[in-house]
Amino acid sequence: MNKYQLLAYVKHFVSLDDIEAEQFASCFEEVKVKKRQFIVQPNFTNKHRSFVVKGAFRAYTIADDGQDHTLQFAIENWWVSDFNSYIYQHPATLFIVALEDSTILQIEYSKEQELKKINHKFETFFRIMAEKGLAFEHRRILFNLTHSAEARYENFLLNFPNFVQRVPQYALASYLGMTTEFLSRIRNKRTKKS
Amino acid sequence: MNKYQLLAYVKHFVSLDDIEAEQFASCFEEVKVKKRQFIVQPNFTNKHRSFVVKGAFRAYTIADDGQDHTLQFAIENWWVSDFNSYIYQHPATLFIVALEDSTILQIEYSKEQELKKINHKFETFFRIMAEKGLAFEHRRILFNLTHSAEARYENFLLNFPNFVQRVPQYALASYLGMTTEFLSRIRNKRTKKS
DNA sequence: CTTATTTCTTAAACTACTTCATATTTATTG
DNA sequence: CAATAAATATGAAGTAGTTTAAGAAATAAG
Repeated sequence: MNKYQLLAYVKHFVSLDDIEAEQFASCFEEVKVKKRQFIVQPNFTNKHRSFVVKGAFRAYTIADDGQDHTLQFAIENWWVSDFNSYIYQHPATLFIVALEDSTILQIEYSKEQELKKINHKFETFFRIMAEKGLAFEHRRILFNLTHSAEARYENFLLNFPNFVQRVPQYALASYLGMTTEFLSRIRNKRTKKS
Repeated sequence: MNKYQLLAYVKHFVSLDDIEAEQFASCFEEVKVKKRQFIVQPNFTNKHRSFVVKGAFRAYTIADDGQDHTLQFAIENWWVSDFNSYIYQHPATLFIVALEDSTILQIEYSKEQELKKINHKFETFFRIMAEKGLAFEHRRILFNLTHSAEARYENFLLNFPNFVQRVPQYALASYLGMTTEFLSRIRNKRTKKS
């Protein structure tokens, strides 16, 4: 199993010696996931945190009116989970589905707890992950509160150009808080302009 | 200075002996803040993380069109900061203002880094804070994506009844992503019903 | 306790975005 | 490579929430 990608990522935030690196990596299992396959489903507890080695995922919920709403996308070097389900180990509310044939590295909840216990550095790593995630979501919430549908799309294009090509339009629309029809119009207007 | 409240809070998440507790608490400074006074302002780096001992705060931004949008409220036993400014130590984009005469305990950025370095438990504590915050914002984003203005207000009433009385309506409206006029209508409709 | 300031209310006109319905294009499968 | 399904596009009608404006109520300040 190739864990260099994960370790390269981790070493960007904490420095690990060879023994620590091996210890960390050995807690992960490689899993191949086919397009349209689910790795998390509502009512089942999300037992793993997943690091995307290759591929793309979408985390979403289905509202009472039947429409879906996307909380998160993940491609190479992103983490994905139903975070509320994972950290509290209670039933998930999200679906997480592969948008492409993918490879992920998964760590089980109890193994992560162990890692964090045995080595301060591992604790630091997961602290940094959570802080970056929280800072990201703060920026997202503020941007959503302060901008129109069109501005939200423009901003996404600017910040995540590589996601745009790999994510279906209806999913992106639901991430940005608009209908797929409205996003279609925004895109159409844009291409006519340029 | 009375730090029992902070320590009681911290001990809810990590167990500290007397020495550790003293070490942790000694990094905080008590600050009194008058109503309408700012503890964070745009363009100045947010140098402290603040624990609310008594009082209430509001973190918000002013959009290009001049309207304000609230990211967060904080009352007793909540933390408040411009989190992006604090963790990356770059200029803030938020205003944080006292909604009442308040008392807070502030820790400076560099002291927090030191605490996290010297004792695994302190690292764990801040990791848990970040994780809880991230899980909270995930729930918020999902709820906002999936519910109408009225449902968002009802949900806030249900989850944070104690905030509602202490927060001006225009601020609550801007937190929930609607105008104060519209929230006024929602409230009026509700009181007529019951 | 009077005046000034801030916050909340109400109503009417407006608009950004949704809904619905159907056509078109792109992707998937036997 | 047909045939079927899934995703996107487009127009017309509808609506949730905004905007503007003006008055009423509450709070703060002299």
